[in-house]
Amino acid sequence: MDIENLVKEKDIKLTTARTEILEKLIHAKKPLSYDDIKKDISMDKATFYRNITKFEKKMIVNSFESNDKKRYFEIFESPHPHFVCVVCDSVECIKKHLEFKLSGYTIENIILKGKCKKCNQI
Amino acid sequence: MDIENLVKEKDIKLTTARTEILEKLIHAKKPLSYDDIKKDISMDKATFYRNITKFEKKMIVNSFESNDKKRYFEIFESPHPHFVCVVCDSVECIKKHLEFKLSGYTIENIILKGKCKKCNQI
DNA sequence: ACTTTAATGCAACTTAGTTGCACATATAAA
DNA sequence: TTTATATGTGCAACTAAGTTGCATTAAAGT
Ligand SMILES: [Mn+2]
Ligand SMILES: [Mn+2]
Ligand SMILES: [Zn+2]
Ligand SMILES: [Zn+2]
Repeated sequence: MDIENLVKEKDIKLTTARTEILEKLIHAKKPLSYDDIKKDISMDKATFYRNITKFEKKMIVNSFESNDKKRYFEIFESPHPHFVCVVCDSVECIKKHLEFKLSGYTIENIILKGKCKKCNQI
Repeated sequence: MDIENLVKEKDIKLTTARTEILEKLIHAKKPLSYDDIKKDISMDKATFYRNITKFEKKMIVNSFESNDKKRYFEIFESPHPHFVCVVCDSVECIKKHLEFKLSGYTIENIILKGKCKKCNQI
């Protein structure tokens, strides 16, 4: 997965700031918050948030709200659930498919909260 | 369900402020945020949050973070999922049981985000 | 080069929730 | 009934994630 491909046909200018954000997210193993990312990028936080908002509109990035009042971002892939640990606040993608139906509702996002593997062993 | 019963054996003093909060939550049909509740209670918000934190520790109340950066509170019952509408920001309890297993993880809370029945009809 | 449009940095702002502190209330001991 | 100790409350100041207004800069299109 490369950046050129991500923004192709999305009608978006590839500035230095945007490249920095996408570069970081592409290589991340987990969804990241602005706080996780800020040390590695050079732009102002206003620029970060304005760009990430644009990425979300263009379906390049998606995000969800965690337990710790922070928003977590990842490169948009096929929708999958996320796990948030209430002990250590870590966030993980759950690749296992979870089937879920609720008639009348459209489910776009599933967030599971609880204790992660690591915190369960303690 | 009455308040006496809720706080029984929980080692908690039943002050006016606390009664007001529990009274409101007991009669609510959905989880409520501080914002939802504040017009009906007379205490300062510091008191509200300090008490609700105590209720959570004593397992009288539980809460979850919604989409709109607000925390939603309800009287603690047997754990069940919640649905948050990304369009109208409404919050609902899902009484239907959803079976879910992830080995190694303890799932304490499930939050589904998407479009509610009402917003799907529009 | 000139015009138009979008992107950026900075500072000020917003808002849910938290904290320090003085005062009030309750319970327990003397 | 007084005194001590602990707990609860209101108020104001604070925190922290995210947003917004505005002046400046960098792109693109002509
Ligand atoms: Mn993910
Ligand atoms: Mn519920
Ligand atoms: Zn954990
Ligand atoms: Zn809705």
